Amino acid sequence: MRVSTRFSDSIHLLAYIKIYADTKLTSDAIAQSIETSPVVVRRLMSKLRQAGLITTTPGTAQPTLAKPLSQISLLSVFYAIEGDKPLLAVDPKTNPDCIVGGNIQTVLKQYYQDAQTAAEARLAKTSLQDVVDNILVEQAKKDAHK
Amino acid sequence: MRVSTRFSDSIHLLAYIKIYADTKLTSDAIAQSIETSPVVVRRLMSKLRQAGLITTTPGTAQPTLAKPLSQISLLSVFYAIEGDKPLLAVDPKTNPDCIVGGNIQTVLKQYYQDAQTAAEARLAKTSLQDVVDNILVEQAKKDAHK
DNA sequence: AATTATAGTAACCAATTAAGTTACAGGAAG
DNA sequence: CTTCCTGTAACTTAATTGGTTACTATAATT
Repeated sequence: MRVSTRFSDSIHLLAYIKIYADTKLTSDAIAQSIETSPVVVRRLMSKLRQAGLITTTPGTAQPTLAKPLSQISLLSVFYAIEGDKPLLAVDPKTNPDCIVGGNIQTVLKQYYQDAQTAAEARLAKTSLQDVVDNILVEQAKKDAHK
Repeated sequence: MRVSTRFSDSIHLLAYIKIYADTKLTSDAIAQSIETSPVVVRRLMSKLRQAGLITTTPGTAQPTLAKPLSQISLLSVFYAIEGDKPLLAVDPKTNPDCIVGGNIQTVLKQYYQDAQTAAEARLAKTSLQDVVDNILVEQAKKDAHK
């Protein structure tokens, strides 16, 4: 499967809004940073708006963050973009007349959920503020080497 | 993305080999339990063989488990089938001349890896023996209700 | 030895999805 | 009232998954 970069791009987008807050934040400008099209950016922003993470006004640029960055976790971004899409999927269609096929979903569902919960717990620990801080640190390293 | 069921089907396959060890284990029989085609089953078995989890002989049925089930974790099955494919992907192509675009990969890679490691640790805790035990428990529940 | 059953694998096909593109209606601001 | 922009729908393209067909080779059976 082609792995989605929407989650990654959404974090990018939110960090961009913060770091470049004093520039003209059009979907076109953001798209140039992500190297995608403005429509893709607006699609992502639509999801983020619906999840209450940003506020935008139709017709005019300059989306703003609806909460302090420190109160937006990577997990809340993930939910905003991917909903409750599982990272691992159980095959839903197996032979119910077989001992394995008839019970595998019930059993695996639990283990998969445990794994996903572990990953989500980790995503919940990191805020967008952490991401922005790290981006600025990385940039400072680059600047120091110049 | 369309989520792959190969991991799920591989666990199914291995459990089937154990539980139905005293039947004729052709790829066709296994395929009927998974409700897929024999070729798909043989493809999965090819990966599992390469990873040293089962042994097979060309031309004849009856694949056998290469290790005790209790020594095969869900994680080792995952690696056998998916390799080191990440659960979450960082967008690899962003504008390097932007503070965000130029540093987002470095930063996110770390957080994504942490989340994946947390999920993998959970998968490592569960063995196929646990899965088989649970399948048999679920089946016993069903039988009791009849 | 010939036949039959089966594994292994390549090549192809169909369905799904992601992301890019085009197009356009409508809001905001000069 | 013109210009810039958002929001969204519709379409396109490319990638991936799982299913299918077809073939070779191996093992067991007769």
